Amino acid sequence: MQDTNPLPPVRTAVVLFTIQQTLKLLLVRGDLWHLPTAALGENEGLESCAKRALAEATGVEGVFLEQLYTFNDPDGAPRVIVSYYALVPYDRVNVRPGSGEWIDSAALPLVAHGQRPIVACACERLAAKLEYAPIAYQFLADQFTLGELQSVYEIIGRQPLDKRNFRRRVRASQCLLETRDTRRGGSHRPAKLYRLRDARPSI
Amino acid sequence: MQDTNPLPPVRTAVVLFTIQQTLKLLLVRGDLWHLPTAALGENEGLESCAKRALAEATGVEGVFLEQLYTFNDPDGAPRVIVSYYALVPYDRVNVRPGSGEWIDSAALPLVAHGQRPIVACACERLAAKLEYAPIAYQFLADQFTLGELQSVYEIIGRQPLDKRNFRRRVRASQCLLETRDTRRGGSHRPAKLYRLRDARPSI
DNA sequence: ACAAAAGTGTTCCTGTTACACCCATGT
DNA sequence: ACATGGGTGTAACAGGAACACTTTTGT
Repeated sequence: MQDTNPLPPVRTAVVLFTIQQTLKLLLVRGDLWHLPTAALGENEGLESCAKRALAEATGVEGVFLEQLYTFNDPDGAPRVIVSYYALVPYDRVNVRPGSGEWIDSAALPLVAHGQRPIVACACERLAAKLEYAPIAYQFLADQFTLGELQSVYEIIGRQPLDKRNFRRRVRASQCLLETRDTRRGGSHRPAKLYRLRDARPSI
Repeated sequence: MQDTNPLPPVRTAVVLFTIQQTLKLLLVRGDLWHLPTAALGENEGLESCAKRALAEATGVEGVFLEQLYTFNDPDGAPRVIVSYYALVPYDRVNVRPGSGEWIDSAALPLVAHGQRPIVACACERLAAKLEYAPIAYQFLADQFTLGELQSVYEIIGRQPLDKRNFRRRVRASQCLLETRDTRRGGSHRPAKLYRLRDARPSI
């Protein structure tokens, strides 16, 4: 019975970003590639719905989601897609091979009808927000080096940054706590590890 | 027949701002005060729906709307309210006495269930966006004086600004064209009138 | 010894702030 | 004549950009 179970009028879609050499986002393979989505259920808020979409597609939980924009569903029906985006460290997600894959944001495949603008909107917002909000940390593990942090900015901003100016700026922001630990990662001096001062916005 | 016409799952709400001594927004008197809303119809985009909400409540047309945020409907049902905001010059709107009224944003009455956060969100966004986007002009007529423009900033930012610095900043932004006209408005020197360089974003 | 990333200060320049007086008009 | 808002420049300051070398490790 199509009539009693029509396409649901409100769905959420999630653009999940990570950084692994480059900025990547998670797409699910179907007829075409598409974003994880879910239909808004009874007694469910939009944000939980988006979290569910993400969990069902990837198993990722405890991520900080931010609402992006609400789009018309591409056909004329009175339906909408409420989009969210989220940032995760690469190694925090176990992508189940059948379900989702990390795709380089600079080389996107053909994506389901109407979802291209969602992805574009998410990329723009991410780059814009990085400039004024401390969100880069969400790409990193609990402890991280300043070099790692700097590459996040360089990858998303698509330009190299001056190391000394970058470090000064970060120090001035007072977001970071220096830990006692260091990380040795190759044939060079070990790097101090830092963590975010106030508990991370994730979870 | 309630069942064939249940509460629609997607509605839009519009927060219409103006400036008249203070920052005001348009509310409609019902059981409680509420924002203009409309249900998303067949073959109708979200933005047209919001424009319709506004037109039905106030007769205002040709306004530039920007999407704000999408809220859960306050009961548990899978419905959402997609909110928009817009800015208009005070004298451009003829509020029909029965339908809507301009309410000082600093002294809001009790507002319909679930709409308080929408209004709060709109006020925040307006103040934030004023800092980095040329939207103050939307409160003003086609031609305006620098004094008028400055009061818009002062009213929304809630602090007085230095006249010379303000004018320098505006000049540097190159958004304005000086006209030949002046406006004489009281017992003082007449003010030069300016207009926005590129056609205003409204309409 | 060498390669590779970590770490560290100073100078210059640009943009922002603070500030006081004359001008044109209406009453 | 006086009250009112319109109009103008300069000096101090702060924040951002450019820039090179030493340190510690692995091989």
